[in-house]
This record gives sequence, C-alpha cells and structure tokens, in this order.
Amino acid sequence: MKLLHHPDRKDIRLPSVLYALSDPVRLHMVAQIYNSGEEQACKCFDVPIAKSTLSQHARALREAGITHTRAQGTQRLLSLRTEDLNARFPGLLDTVMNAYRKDQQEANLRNDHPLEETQQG
Amino acid sequence: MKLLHHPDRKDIRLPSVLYALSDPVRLHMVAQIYNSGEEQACKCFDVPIAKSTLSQHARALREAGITHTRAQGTQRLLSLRTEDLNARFPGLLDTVMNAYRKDQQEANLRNDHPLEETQQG
DNA sequence: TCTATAGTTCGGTCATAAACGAACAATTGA
DNA sequence: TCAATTGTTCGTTTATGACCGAACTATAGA
Repeated sequence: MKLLHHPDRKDIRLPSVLYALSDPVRLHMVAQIYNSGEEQACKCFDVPIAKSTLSQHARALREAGITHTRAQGTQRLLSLRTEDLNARFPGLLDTVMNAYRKDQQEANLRNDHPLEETQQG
Repeated sequence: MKLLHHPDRKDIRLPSVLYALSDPVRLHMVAQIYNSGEEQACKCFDVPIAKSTLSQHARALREAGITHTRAQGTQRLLSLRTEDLNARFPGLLDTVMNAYRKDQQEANLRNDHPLEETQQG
C-alpha cells in the first residue's frame, strides 16, 4: 500500500491544527479517539457521512499532524499524536477536548444535534 | 451607524471559534489585542491586506464571538471577549495564544514570515 | 480462487470565504 | 461647509473544501 505521509513534529502549524479541528465531523472523530483512549478504525467513527468523505477527513487530520494512521489488515487505525501536539502546543489538545465536551453538553440541553441528519419534516 | 451584532455568550460555538482562529491574519489580530492588553482600532493592525479585507476579518471575529467592537468617532475599537470565552471554553484563549507565540518563534527561527508579502524575487 | 471488508482515489457539484478596488457612510476638525 | 480619516458594503474573481457515488486497491477468510 501507499506510504502515508505524516508531517514532522516541527512542521505542525497552529493555523492548520485549528482549521482541522474547526470542522464538526473532524472534531467528533478526534474526541472519539481521545475519549476511547485507543486507536480507532475509520469504520468505527460514528458520523453520518459517506465513507469517501470520511476518508478525506481522516487524511485532513493526518496531514495537519493531529493523528497518526497505521495500517492493520484492511483497516486504518487512527491515534492522536498526543506527545507531538503537547510538545508543540502545550495543553491545546486537552483544552479543546474539554471545550468540546462542554459545547456538546450545552448543545444537547438545547436539543441541537449537529452531526445527525435532521429527520423532522 | 448600524448596530453591530454580537452573539450571546451561550451562542458562541467551538467550531466557529476554532475556525475564526485558524486564519493567520485573524490569529495575528487576536494576538495583537491580547498582547497589547487594550482595545485596538482596525487601523492599528499590522497586517498586509486591503482595508476592506481587514474589515471582513474584524466582522468574522465579532460574529464568532471572539471580539467585541465598539465605535469611537470614526474608529472601531476591538477588544477580546475574555470573560465570555473563558466561561464558555476555560483556558482556550490563553492556550491558543501561548501556542501562537511558540509557533511564531519557531517560524522566526526558520525565517518564515507568513504575514508579510515575500519581497525576494 | 472467490468474496467480503475497509479504505482510497477520482470526477464532479456546490457553497463558502479570502482577496481586491470602488463607492459609500459617518465622524472629526479646519 | 469642506476635506480628511476610518471603516463598511458591494461586486467580482479565485481558491478551497465538503460532499457524493463509482471505480479501484489491498487484505482476510472461506
């Protein structure tokens, strides 16, 4: 299979990281890895999009330096580059994940479900 | 003059904040307000773009809930909504500003100057 | 070998946003 | 009142990216 490119730690840039995290789908993916505490295969992500789109999001996270992707069989397992991110931008990942948790809670209270398709006609 | 709309604290959303901060120009503007410790007029921002573009960036920051804009004479003074941001997403602003400082330092070491037009032919 | 599974790549559509200059609005000060 | 200053709005161009389905690749297992 093709070699997957991961940027060096020193080449991880703040605007790119923030941009990658600014998409609700990608934020959800990162939170899922973060909360599970383990690598996640693409197929496990609980997002309502086509698999080709998911694949693109996975690539965006990898190229921003947020995730590491390794192949296992037909699967691609995504993990967070926690050490690299903490070395580069101390506390950023934890802070964003805490913020995400809060944001989701508030959204739930208001019955906002940004990642699910709205079924009510 | 037209009333400037500022979102309520509760309507400040994480993806929107991260998106607003993911643009190098806006990140620079926010850092300038943050570091100066006081309101900044648009004309004071040290960014190499047309004033119409700057005005749009100011609007983007305001609508994301990051800045507050008040009119004083012909000027618009931008301040950070520090309390609202900290209430909503504790530590996020400080963490991002620290990350920005680091990112800028590393860029300077490499003679990267993302906000200046490259003059070397 | 054949099939199913997991993911990538490609071609296309559509929406958003970053950039500019020109024209406009509002305020200050002469 | 007139000119200068400061910023906004508008129309346009251009680039990016989110999304999909179809076709493809690669691996695992029957």
